[in-house]
Amino acid sequence: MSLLAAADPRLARYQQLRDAIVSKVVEGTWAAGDAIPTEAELARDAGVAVGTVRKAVDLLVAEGVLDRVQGRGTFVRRPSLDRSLFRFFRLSDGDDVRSLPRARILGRARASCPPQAAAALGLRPGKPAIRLDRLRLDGERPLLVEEIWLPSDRFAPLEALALHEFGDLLYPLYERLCGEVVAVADETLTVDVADAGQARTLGLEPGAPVVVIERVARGYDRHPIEWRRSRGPADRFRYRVEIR
Amino acid sequence: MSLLAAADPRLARYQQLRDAIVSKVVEGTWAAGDAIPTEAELARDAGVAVGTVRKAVDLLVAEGVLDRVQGRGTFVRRPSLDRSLFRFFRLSDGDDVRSLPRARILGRARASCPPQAAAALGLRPGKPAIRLDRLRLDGERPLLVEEIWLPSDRFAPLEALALHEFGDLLYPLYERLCGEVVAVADETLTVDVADAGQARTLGLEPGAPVVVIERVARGYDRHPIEWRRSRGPADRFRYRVEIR
DNA sequence: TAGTGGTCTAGACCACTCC
DNA sequence: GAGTGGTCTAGACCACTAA
Repeated sequence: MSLLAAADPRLARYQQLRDAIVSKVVEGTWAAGDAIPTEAELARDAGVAVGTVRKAVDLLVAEGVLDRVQGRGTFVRRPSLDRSLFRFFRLSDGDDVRSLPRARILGRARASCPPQAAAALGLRPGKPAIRLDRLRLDGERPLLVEEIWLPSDRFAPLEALALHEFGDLLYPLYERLCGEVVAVADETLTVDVADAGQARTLGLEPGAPVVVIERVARGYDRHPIEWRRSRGPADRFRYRVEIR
Repeated sequence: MSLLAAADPRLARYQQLRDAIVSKVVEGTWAAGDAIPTEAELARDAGVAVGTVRKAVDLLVAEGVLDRVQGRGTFVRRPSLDRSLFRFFRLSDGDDVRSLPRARILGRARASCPPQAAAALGLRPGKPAIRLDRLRLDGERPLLVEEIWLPSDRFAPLEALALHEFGDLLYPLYERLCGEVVAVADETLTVDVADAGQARTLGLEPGAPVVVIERVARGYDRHPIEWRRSRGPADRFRYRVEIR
């Protein structure tokens, strides 16, 4: 019953329930990887029929927030966006090696946030923020050079961490050290040419085409967490879509 | 009742009904833009409950085959893939002009089908097929140069058509003259550099980066209809996705 | 064997569109 | 007012998982 206490009563019940479940996930009551209560329990707690619970859960499965497993239960999906960037790039030149690329932090600084990142993060332009420069490697070959901006108030723990302790994945670090969980991301792809510095880092000729991916990473409640711009060699880029 | 006569009885009923509705759309009994029977009628004809009909229709709405309109009915969605290519490209340099690009057919020939197109179309490589060369223009500026391959048996009517009669959109032509309805398409995006001929057609320097879009267009039942490869200036390319 | 989600039913009432 | 899809209920039985 109390499950829907804070929900907007003008919405359909299944929508109210959807929002209530998202809240539980956002506040961490139900954490990534955990099973949520059974459909019968949710129905009792929310004071609705099981069919209505099913519709709310259907929505969240479609949104990628929950996973259902027949006979076992319904689980909060563990997001793995760090991997998914690489659906844009051929790794190891067509090998089916699905190994995770390595990452190296090239630099960390507190600097004045550029306008585009500030707008995406909801900061005032020029306000200080944390900047990370990062290189991602496929074996020995440079694959992506990344410029990452984070709001300094919520990511202070990262400033105390030694660069070699960052590891290959950032989002698990955000979650463990700063309590920020990345659930979705908006990306914009464009094509540019490499400047001298980027060319050197990526092992390309200056002026070689590069694919640019600008990403705003967001939490379950869609608040912006991180802005980044990644560049990689255009000749290794490949992206598949189905359109309707 | 007869609605599910040809369906696979091992599937769940809502899946059988989904397939049956797709069949009606494929065979043209229910054409694009038409309303399909009401949920109550479908339930009666299929011998299932209305809730089961709703689930089947939910699926097809999610797949983009049907549109529901509250109070009016459920309609076969009119696909407009010809437009959707342009979500990849900025038109008129950031203007919000949503005008449809013009198209000009540069050439038509019956030629031996290249391996990649043949594989996509399910033809034997080297078998004769129809090739169209086409230029798409944003106002006066060349936007895309396209190489299009069609199976000659099903597209014979296009060989009799004067080039200036093709108009700006091909898919309505396929439907009207050849009875082929394009419902979905698989696309692969890569980046290449323009060769001399492409550069001339697009008004670029040879060696300038271009975005390459390879598309297999398919019918409601997923059978391949057309293969095409489009190239456009990389500096006008922009693509947005949300990932999870 | 007990508990989970997956499928299905047969109703009910509501909100919207069109005549 | 008649007909449409939208929401919701309260059950039923099945398929799968784990102990």
